[in-house]
Amino acid sequence: MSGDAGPLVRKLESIVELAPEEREGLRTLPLTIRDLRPQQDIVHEGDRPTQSCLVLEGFALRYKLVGGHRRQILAFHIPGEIPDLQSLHLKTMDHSLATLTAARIGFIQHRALHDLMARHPRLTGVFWRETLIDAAIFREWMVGLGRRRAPARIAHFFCEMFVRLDAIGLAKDRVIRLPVTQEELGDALGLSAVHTNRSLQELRSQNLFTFEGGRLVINDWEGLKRAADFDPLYLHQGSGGDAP
Amino acid sequence: MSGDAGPLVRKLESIVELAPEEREGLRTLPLTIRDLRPQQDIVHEGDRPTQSCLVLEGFALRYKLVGGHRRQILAFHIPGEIPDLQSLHLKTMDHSLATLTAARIGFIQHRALHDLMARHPRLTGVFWRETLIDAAIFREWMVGLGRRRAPARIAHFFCEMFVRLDAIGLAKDRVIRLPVTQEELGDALGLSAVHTNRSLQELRSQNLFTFEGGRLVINDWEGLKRAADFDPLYLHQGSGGDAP
DNA sequence: TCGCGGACATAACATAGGTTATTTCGGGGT
DNA sequence: ACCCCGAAATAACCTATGTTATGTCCGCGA
Repeated sequence: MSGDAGPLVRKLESIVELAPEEREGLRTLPLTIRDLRPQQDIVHEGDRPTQSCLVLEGFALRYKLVGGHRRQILAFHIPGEIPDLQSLHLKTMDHSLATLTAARIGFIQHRALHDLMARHPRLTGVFWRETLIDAAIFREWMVGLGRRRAPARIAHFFCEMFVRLDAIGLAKDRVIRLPVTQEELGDALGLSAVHTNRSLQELRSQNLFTFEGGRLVINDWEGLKRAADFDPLYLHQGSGGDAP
Repeated sequence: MSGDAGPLVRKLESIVELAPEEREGLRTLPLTIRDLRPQQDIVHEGDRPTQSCLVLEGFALRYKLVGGHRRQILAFHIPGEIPDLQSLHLKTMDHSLATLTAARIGFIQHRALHDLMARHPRLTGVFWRETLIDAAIFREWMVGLGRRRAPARIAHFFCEMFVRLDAIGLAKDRVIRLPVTQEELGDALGLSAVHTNRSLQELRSQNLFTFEGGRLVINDWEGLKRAADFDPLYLHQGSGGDAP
């Protein structure tokens, strides 16, 4: 089954301009599409994949297990992103990739990506840059994990997801879909589920946002940014990517 | 002033084989060399550099400040590495780069790197890969910061530095130079200096290593790996990069 | 309609880790 | 030989966060 890489083009164009033939090359990338269920593993630590995954709809996440049961979520991925683009140059997966929600995923053979970049050398830089932004987000998360207290970590995460989803047109007014349980939130932010809940209560009392039923509504963007100590520079979205 | 990029070649060849003309291209990269003192800033968050830095001798580190005084160290860099290679595609620095020790640094214009990669397309993949390994290390640190307790975090850091330095021939028998104060260690691992000291004591009582005067001596590699829950896969050093 | 399970909430308690302060040690300069 | 100063060590105390346990709410399937 083959399909349309539209979300990828939209994502890349949210940062750089593409030439028509580059856009065409991206759109006609040979994709194998699969609809996956929530919480389903896609690639596992230790695998040696020959293809990369493009998120077309829904959310994906990357994680690593430690000591068998403790989980650290490393990243959340939104439509248009290629979570394991790195496997293009790192043969063995050092972490796992899974769906968060039900999701439509497009699989692209590495060969197809290499061919595309050979035909359009400028796209090499564009993809490389995507992996560098990925790394920039890791760095910011490191700062949170190492040096921010729980409430600020949560607030920061909310800011980040809002800006990223807004950039690809998935924020409606001040609302985003953010179907993350408190346990998943804790696994991403290095917190226990209980403490995640506590910190969420604390934040709630400040009326900065509403977070329920997998929806995040921003009530006070400036206040939330302040609580989070959030500066969107690290997302490298040209404009400054601020908004609501 | 111009100089020799030998350490870069050695570093890259610790992972991939290079063709003679690629090696030659790397070695003749136009370098401006400067000798810097310890703890000296090289590039600062917000800068828009037109060059990248190659560590020739000594150690460098990347860090981010939060709330003005709290510091999170993001990475340590050893000879042959290019800590801010990412600035090739991300125009604005989202963190700062500084020396840890006295260091000899080679500055390379982005233009020179782009030219080199245009002449030797395979080198693009090699450099890209370096930035991907960088990101893999960030991920592993995230796991430590989020899910490992202080002693394991320290042990893990020691394992990592040993393996990395060993790969470029800077481990002598079971000894590496690791000129990091306890405060710097804490800033890297998300700990206070006091707790870093406490955890170090705890580890010391297990006789896994000796760490003093900026030297780390491994007494029990298997035991240290166990305490750290260390698996070198994430360093992507082909062989497995294990040793002592 | 009932009953079940997942997500959320809350309470009581345990502990890893942070803070502040003081002391010791050791090397480099005068 | 003496002084200084940065790094390390240690102690007392505080707090953020983890753990275990239990209860509530609500949507969904039988």
